[in-house]
Amino acid sequence: MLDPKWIREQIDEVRSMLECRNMDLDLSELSALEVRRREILVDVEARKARRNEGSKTVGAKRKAGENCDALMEEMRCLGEEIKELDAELERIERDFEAWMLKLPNRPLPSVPVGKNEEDNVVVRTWGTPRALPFEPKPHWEIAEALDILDFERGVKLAESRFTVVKGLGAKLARALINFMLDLHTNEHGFMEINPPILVNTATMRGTGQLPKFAEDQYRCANDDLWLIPTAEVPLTNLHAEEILDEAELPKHYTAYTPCFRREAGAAGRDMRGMLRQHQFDKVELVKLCAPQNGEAELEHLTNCAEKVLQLLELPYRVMALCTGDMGFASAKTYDLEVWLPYQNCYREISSCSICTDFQARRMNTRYRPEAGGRPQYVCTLNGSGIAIGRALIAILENGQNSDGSVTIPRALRPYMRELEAIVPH
RNA sequence: GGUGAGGUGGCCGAGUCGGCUGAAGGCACUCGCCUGCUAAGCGAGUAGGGUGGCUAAAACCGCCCUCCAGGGUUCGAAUCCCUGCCUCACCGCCA
Repeated sequence: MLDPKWIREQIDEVRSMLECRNMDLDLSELSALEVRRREILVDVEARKARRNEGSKTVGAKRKAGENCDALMEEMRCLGEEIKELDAELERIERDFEAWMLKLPNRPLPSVPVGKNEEDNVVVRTWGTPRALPFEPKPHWEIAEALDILDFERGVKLAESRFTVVKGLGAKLARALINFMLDLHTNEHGFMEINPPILVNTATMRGTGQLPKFAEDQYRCANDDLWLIPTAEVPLTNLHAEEILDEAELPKHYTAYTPCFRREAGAAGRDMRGMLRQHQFDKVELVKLCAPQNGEAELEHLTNCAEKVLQLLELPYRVMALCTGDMGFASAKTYDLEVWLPYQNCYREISSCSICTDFQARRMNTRYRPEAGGRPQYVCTLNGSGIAIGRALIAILENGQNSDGSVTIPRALRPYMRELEAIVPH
């Protein structure tokens, strides 16, 4: 959620912000609501003040044994007026709130301005793709030959975009999870969390999945619960409705969870293989910090995610997303893109974002500054650290050998009984 | 799922037949005093949000709202009524 004061005072800046995000919205209704809201508020509060005063007088007069029927009647009428105005105010505030929840976050000045992914900027590249002396195979062919992914049975059990992972594939996925969690908790100072993966509507609203992106979510209609699309949702919301001490910040959380996405807008995209699934595993990184440290924390968070790819010896590059390509809640995003030999290009494997106070406003997560003064909204950050399924794909494709085997990255071998490669039967 | 009890400030806890209780008392914390140091003692202070005035902005002053949430009764509700949520206990079921 944006600062209502900013909307009130700098509506033109809001307009140009929306424009750089490719959003065309008429904000005149929003401005009108804000003006009307304050008119009614001032009016109704004045009436309430009079009623409070009058009621006090009634109490005093009664105690003194005086008659006060007239005053009571007057207060009763006043009460009815207040009731009507309150109802009007509630309608306006509901509309205003609905508007506010639909507006995206404001990009930081350092974000490149652009229309779509073509305007994203390469920040740095790490590693060199292996020169394969043979035609690289896609991960689905490698995996089926090794009997570690079963696409048909995934569809049988659920529907398309579900996959069964088995044997050494499942063990490799589990190794990836443990390797990443160990790295982030032992080396990067994150606290491991095992959160609910069904959350309520308020929690989904807190991080920005609702109300605008309901179509992308799985929900349990009977229970007002939603399957999380990312552990960002429960982790970031851990401190919803709380006021933290500045000394407690920054908070670093990591979690492994399954994630669920309906992929509503992705019909036909990446249908082969395991790149885009309705259910996938991910290790997530989340930070809450004071706003002045936000951008530095984003660099650190991104580095933590990069470290995973470096230790897995997977070539990647870091992209700064442009204004037109960023997510709804983000003020600045770095995508990590891993090299995929068969596709002969880099594909997204992690997305690291700073959400400034956008989510904190929705969640009402604040901190008490050490210097004193009023509580301030925290700054929230999140990043994949990293997606398990896509890491598995990257390992299969980058580690493939001419004999059909796949070399296991050294960092994972302690988690695989020192197995060096998965070989076909 | 059933029955019973309960949800008050950072924590504990009081709130009488509805009004002077945004909330007694205690603890904790902050500042000051006192003390050779510590402890004790003394004094003062310590919720959040909204909005109006003043202001460059604050500070400051006023008003409104908040005693789990939402509704109701009333001139007036922490206090009465209804609904929901949550917590605890027992029963049922269960990985």
